[in-house]
Amino acid sequence: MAARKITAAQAWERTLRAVSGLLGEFDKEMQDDTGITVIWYDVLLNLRHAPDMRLRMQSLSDSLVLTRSGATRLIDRIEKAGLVRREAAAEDRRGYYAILTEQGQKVLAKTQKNHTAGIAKHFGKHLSADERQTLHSIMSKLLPAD
Amino acid sequence: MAARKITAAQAWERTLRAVSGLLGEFDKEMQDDTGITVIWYDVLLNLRHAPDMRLRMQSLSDSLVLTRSGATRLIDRIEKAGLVRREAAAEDRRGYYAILTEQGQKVLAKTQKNHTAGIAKHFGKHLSADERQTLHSIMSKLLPAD
DNA sequence: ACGCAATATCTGCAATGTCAATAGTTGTCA
DNA sequence: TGACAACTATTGACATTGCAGATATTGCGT
Repeated sequence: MAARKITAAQAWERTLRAVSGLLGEFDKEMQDDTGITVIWYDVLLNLRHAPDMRLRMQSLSDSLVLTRSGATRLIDRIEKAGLVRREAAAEDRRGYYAILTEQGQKVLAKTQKNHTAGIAKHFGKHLSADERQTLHSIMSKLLPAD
Repeated sequence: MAARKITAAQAWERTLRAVSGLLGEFDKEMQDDTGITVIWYDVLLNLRHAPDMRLRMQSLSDSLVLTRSGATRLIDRIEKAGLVRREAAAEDRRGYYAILTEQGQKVLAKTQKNHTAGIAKHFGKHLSADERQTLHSIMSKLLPAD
């Protein structure tokens, strides 16, 4: 371990390349497996963890790092595929909920299983338990708003 | 530091969110500062480091982090902005070089200065020298092809 | 030299995302 | 109450990216 001094810019660049590469890998595998993208997966997962498996468009777009209009169109497509459905908010008639459907839950379950295996293979496998821990801790510090 | 057991999936998810958030932040700042995106910056930086500040379209699109294809049109736009120019390859008439222009060098220099400061502020500042080192080492292991 | 597969780049089309403007709803404050 | 600002979600116009196919060039094998 030579460990020459690494600048912040170097560490960031390497991080960006590695994450970008992995993400592309995961996205490809997921599309081959179940036909959905990582973004769809993220939507379904967010809904799965929400109370009643439903979220306002607003919160959804926030947690997805998408603009509101982007979220509208994304949900349009996922709805057309039958994995979520919309429902008007009873307490605020301006708003809508996106709700995970039965089929969405099924697709999510299968995808999640495959994806977890993919993460183990391309990511977890290369790290010791200690490194995994450290990485999680570092990234927690870097989260924009927490 | 409670340090409960962290699964690979949890570490990956947190990494993805942190990196995605930071990238968005950097992109926004860069556009406000000098009007170019992180992708353009990546192009200019790659050219800057190449011999004679020129690269074949092929190698350029390979080394880009974010988009592997669409290089043709990306270079179209950057060329229109005057930051690079194309030149037919003398030794292989199928090919073209993208070459960094004077103006491109100027824009890059200014952007790089700002961006390095941004990295220090949003990224480096939150990490100890040790953590920076560790992160670099971890990410090196995760690079797809090295 | 000739034929043909491989290579380098570009273009058409569809998919996806952003920004600005729109429509409908809510809440506040005089 | 009634006017108006603020908020939620969608839509239209436009930019960017990916994939498949087109075009031009190279070079290998015979």
